[in-house]
Amino acid sequence: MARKETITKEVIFQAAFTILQEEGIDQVTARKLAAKASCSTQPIFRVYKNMEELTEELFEKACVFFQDYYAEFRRQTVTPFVNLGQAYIQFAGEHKKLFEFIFLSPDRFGKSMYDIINGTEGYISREIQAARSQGSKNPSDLFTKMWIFIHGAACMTLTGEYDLPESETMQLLKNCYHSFR
Amino acid sequence: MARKETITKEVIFQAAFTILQEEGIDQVTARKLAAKASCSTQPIFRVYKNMEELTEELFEKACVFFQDYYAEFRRQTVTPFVNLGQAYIQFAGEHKKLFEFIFLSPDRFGKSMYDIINGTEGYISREIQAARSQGSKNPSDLFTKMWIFIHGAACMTLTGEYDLPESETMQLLKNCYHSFR
DNA sequence: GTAAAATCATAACATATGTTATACAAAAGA
DNA sequence: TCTTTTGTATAACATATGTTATGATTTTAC
Repeated sequence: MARKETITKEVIFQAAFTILQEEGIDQVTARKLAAKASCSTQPIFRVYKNMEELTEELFEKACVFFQDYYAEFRRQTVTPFVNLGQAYIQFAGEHKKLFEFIFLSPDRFGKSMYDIINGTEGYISREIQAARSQGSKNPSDLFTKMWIFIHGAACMTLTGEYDLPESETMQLLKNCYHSFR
Repeated sequence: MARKETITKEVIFQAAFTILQEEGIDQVTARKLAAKASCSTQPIFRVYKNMEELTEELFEKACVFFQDYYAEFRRQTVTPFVNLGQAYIQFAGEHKKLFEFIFLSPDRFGKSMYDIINGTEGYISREIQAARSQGSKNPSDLFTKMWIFIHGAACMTLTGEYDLPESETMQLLKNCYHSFR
């Protein structure tokens, strides 16, 4: 009864996500996306109401992408916040455009930074719990301080002002933790 | 022999700087600038070769603007880095678009963050010297740590994730300093 | 095989932007 | 006053972008 769809939503979305990763959200334009997906601009607007809707889906995906990144990230350390911090900093370095999009946009589609990092798995809550079980009196406050530091390192990574090997970052964060507790 | 100039470079530049402050560098466009300066786009290109040249001058001015901001910023504290950090964080909150332009752009026209903050007055060097005279063994390292923290707070200020009154920021930075030393 | 319906490409419309061509306006020397 | 020179406005050109109108293509029910 009708023509078969050849350019699926998945194809379009994947192309968009690739552009997002490589060039940033500003470069996810209808025509560039069409070129990446080897089609015209029409299929985009069949699948998405407008570019804004696509942007929102990209944001959701980027958040999950970060959470998956962290889930895969395992280093040998028992100090709370250190793993999470390392992942965050390394993510900023390896996925600059995603980091910018997720963590430096003024508008995060209503989600706070903490919501994003915490995710469905409660990654932050777990770390705070770990700090508590290690005898921290005020683990939330400790997290706040640690996170300001971690976010600072990540943002400096973006602009190339922070660039240390994993082992040194780990040591730095450990020191930081012990300084703050 | 020739018509008198009515739209001076100063008028154009000032209009551009106002747009930069209020809406960010992306919104400093030829037409918007012309409207702000109440003229056509022609005088802009008489005075500036192109928009890129204007952007570069805006950047230079923004750096000086920050340095002047810090020069004016005096709070009662003897702990090194605390005044500078407070100024930096408060600047991020009060001049978001300038902060973004200066400290979060990937391209800073060749200037490093440290160059900008240090300025002609050596603001960073002074603080490091102060830390040294207060008995710090490794004041450079101390500065690095403090600055990562300060930059983190400033970047979180941008997105509204950090928002403390001056007195609390001061206390936080003091604590931070004593934790790190 | 034809008609209906959905998919897609082409091309257009509308707006935004950097930049430039043209012509008008004004100042000053002749 | 006229001419020259320079500043300015108008309007254009070129490109980029979101979005939509049009029509061609393809699939499937009949």
